[in-house]
Amino acid sequence: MMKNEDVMNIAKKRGFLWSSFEIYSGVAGFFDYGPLGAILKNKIMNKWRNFYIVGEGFYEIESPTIMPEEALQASGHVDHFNDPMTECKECLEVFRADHIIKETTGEEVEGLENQKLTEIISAEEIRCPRCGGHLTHVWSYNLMFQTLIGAKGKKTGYMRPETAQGIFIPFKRLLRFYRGKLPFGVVQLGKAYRNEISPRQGMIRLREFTQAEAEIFVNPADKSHPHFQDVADHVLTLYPADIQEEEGEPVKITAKKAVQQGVVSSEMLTYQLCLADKFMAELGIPVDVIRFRQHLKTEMAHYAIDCWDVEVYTDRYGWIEVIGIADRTDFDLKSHSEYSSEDLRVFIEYDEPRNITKTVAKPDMKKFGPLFKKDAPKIMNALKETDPDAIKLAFAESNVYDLQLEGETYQLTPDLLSFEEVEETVRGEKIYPHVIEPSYGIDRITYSVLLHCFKQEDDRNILCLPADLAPVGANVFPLVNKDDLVLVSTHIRDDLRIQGIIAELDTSGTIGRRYARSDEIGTPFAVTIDHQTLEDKTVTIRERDTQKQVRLPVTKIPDTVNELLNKKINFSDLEDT
RNA sequence: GCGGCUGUAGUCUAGUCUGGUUAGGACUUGGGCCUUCCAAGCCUACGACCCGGGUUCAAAUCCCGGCAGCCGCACCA
Repeated sequence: MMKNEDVMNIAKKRGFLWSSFEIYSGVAGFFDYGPLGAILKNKIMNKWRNFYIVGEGFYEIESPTIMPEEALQASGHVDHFNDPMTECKECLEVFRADHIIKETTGEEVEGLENQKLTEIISAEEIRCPRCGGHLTHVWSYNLMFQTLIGAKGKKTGYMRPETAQGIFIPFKRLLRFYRGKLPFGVVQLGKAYRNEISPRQGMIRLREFTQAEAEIFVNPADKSHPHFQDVADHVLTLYPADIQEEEGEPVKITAKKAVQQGVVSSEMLTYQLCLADKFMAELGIPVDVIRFRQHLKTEMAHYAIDCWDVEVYTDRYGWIEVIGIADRTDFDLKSHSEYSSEDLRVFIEYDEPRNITKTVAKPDMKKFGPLFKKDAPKIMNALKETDPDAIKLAFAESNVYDLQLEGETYQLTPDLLSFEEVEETVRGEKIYPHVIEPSYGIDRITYSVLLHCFKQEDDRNILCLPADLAPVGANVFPLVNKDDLVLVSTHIRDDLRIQGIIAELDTSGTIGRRYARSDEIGTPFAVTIDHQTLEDKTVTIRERDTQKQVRLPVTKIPDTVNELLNKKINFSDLEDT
């Protein structure tokens, strides 16, 4: 029995996860988080916020999940987030049209239009590779869910395929919020949608999933990190592209060396790898099932210059990507800039202003004005944009420079212009920031946490969740179901809730059964009320992982449990006192 | 999207081939008894034939279609 099966069975049984729309047979690629699953997922997301918003000083925004077509045209998703498909009329097999052409003709046809691909298929008489049947015309299978915006349904919209775009689009506002200075980071947590053809990998390939993404905008000339020293000695398990090609093993290396040896392309990117590593560790996922795999050149998206996937090992699916950390360069901002005609650049001030001397062509207005009359102002404007050296060169060759402007040609002659050397002070320049993007798949991470926190000892199922992630903080049990013990238990349960702890009372079955249920949902602590409680007002508190028990006064229970859950104290500290 | 296999309570399963009593059992769960620390025992209750059509006097059972799951193929910016 695979661990995957045990975990998924328990997740279903105990209300963590189940497939959606079950009473209508379900739909592949959709999952519900049940009562405990929803808390777990939220706790993971809040820990993530704690890392990136509190720890790194990034702020969170929330943008719509439905996006207009233009925005996704700019991002490249309308044109490139789809696959050209063709179907065999005989055996009904479906193929990637570009792949099938490449196989038979050897020609690279990626990016060609469907019409063109259809023509190639008929011109080259390409047939179904399986049965030799005729192929249909090529259509695009776009992985985005399409919808219509508004009652008249004139405007095409799509469910967003990633949360990142929602950060790039209001970039000007965000830059203003951060008062114009790089670097800064913005995060977004939310749903994203991809209409996968045939998802069959449970929680691993979902059609609707939750991302937590940070977009960190940096000066391309400075990809250092101010706190890199804090992570310099952090050891990462890296699996660089060249070692993958040689079919070698991942290497353990400090962050500092990874940067020095150029294994990872920048300090900023390396810092992000370390941050992700620390995050995964706090989720209770052991180091030996985590590795950082660099994208091969062939699999890297066209806009990225370096990309590392954080992978977690699973018995069912092998190594799965749970986080992608990429240097997206200036691709997105540049593209949105072009499509929207908004200037999405950032002004970078030089350390010291630079004095530049340059030649300018200065018109002699006494002759210039009368000659060109009302056209004179716009010609002067055009002159400022023209390279003076080009004019000089034209004068040297033919004594005339033809200035093309709005379809007209204006002849400039040497007597109209004089050339002057001008000193100018330049204080900085406008650049497109580069984007470093850690992108977390929260559902896959939640799955990984359940998978790797699950343990079986003898006949015990234990979900060894870190105390601060456990959905239920503490369970309260009367040792036996006597009215007076149950009454005290109820009060203790209520006192825990007043402390803000999710606490449950369980009076069903025997004490052993209650502990077993408690362990299976990962509740870290259980408080048991027995006969001695009635005599001296003490109760026992039991730790899930060790099954050890310590006796404490009832009055200390809420504070103690709180400190245990927040990891301010360890259970062993209680044993010593 | 294609092919093969599969679909009975929350879970595991008997029954399906060969149509015919009230669809049987175990575990789980709820209630009760008992019980003073890790799924004990006893009593009791709840709970299922994936959906739709067809054949038939009669369908969990046979036939067709759909949906879902598993395996293989394909797909995965």
